Amino acid sequence: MLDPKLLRSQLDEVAERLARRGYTLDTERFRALEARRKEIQTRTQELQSLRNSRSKAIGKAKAQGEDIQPLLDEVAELGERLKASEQALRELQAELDAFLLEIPNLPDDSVPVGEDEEDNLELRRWGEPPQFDFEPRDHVDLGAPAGLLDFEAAAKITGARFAVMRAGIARLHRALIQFMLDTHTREHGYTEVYVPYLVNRDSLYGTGQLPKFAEDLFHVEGEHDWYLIPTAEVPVTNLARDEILPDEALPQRLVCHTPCFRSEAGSHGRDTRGLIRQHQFEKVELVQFVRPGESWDALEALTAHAEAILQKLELPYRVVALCTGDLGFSSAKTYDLEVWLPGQGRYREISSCSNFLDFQARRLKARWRNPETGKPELLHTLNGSGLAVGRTLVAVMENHQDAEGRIHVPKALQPWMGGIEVIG
RNA sequence: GGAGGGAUGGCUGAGUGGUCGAAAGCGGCGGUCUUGAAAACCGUUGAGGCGCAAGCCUCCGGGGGUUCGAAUCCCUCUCCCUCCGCCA
Repeated sequence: MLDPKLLRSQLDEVAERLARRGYTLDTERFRALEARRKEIQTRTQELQSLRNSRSKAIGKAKAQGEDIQPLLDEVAELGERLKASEQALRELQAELDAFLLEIPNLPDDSVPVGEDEEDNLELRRWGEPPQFDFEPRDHVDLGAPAGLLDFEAAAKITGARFAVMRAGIARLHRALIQFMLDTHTREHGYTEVYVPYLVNRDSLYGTGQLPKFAEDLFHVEGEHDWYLIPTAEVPVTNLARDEILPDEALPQRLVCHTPCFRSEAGSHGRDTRGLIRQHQFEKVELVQFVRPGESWDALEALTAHAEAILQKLELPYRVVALCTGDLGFSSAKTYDLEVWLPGQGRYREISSCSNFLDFQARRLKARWRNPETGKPELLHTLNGSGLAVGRTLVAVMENHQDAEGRIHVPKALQPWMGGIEVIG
């Protein structure tokens, strides 16, 4: 959520910056809501003040044994007016809150202006796409024939967009998770956390999945109002919800492996082949809570931590700055890491690293105590994939294949593979 | 699943329907003392909103109700704890 004070004081500037990301802010509506809010709030508070002072007077008079009936008559219809006014204020505030919750974050000034992913800005490349003296296969052709990847079995058990893995590929998949967790904890200073995979509504509001993106989520039926997590970002970032962290506790670097569940409601017909877009996939997520002054440096560091995984796995990739039109709802700036996939002959997103500034923190009431002022202030949140495991598996298979269709395990990963160097 | 007990400021924990936004302790901050530190002592210290300010308003798990007035009474929901049962 944006700072309501900012909207009140610099509405036109805010509207201009939101327009860059293709969002039209209804400034007239906001002005109208604000004007009414101010009026009703003032009136309500006057009535409350009057009630408070009258009630105190009654208490005092009663204590001194005076006749309180005249005073009671005086406030006779005050209660009704106050109740009506409070009700009106509540309704208007709800309307205003709903309006504010729909507004995306302001793009940082360094974000390239553009409409869609075509306008994203490539910042750098690492590694060379491998040259094969044979026609490289995609991961489905590499895994499916031997049953190492089995989409038919998954379709029978559940449906489309699920996968079954077996033997060496299942092992490789698990090794990637352990490798990522160990690298981030041992080399990048992250603390590993384990969290619930089902979350309540408050958590989804906190990180911004609700109210706007309910259709992307799986909602669990039953007595509890729970949702399957679409990313570890939700439970992990919500660790800071309603907290006031001491200065010493910052910055916090958290790494978490979870499965992720996405309905993919709007993506029928896209990426229907293979592991690229699944309803269930594993991801190792990096989350940071930092002091407000530190978040831009933290974004660069976090992105480098995700890149380190690709480098160790010898996977060619490029770093892209998302343009204003492609930016996620809560993000002020996002770097995507795109890995080279020989099977598709192009770079595909494998990690998305974002600085949310105080946008999530405001919804979450995630704060720290600033030692300079002694007061609680909003902290900054960041996250990034480090990495999406399913897509990393695809990348390893396709980039490290040989003419016989076998997969060569990258050196850095071998300690996690129990001696297996070649799969297939 | 059955029975009971709870939810109060950064933390622990008092609280009779009427100066209670809330005792006390801890912690934090400032000071006295000290070469310095500790101890002791003194002072200070909840969060949020509106307003240029003075100030006003809200908040004692969430929601609703009773009342001139609710942390305190009633209803409801959520969460936590203890015991029993079941269970990976």
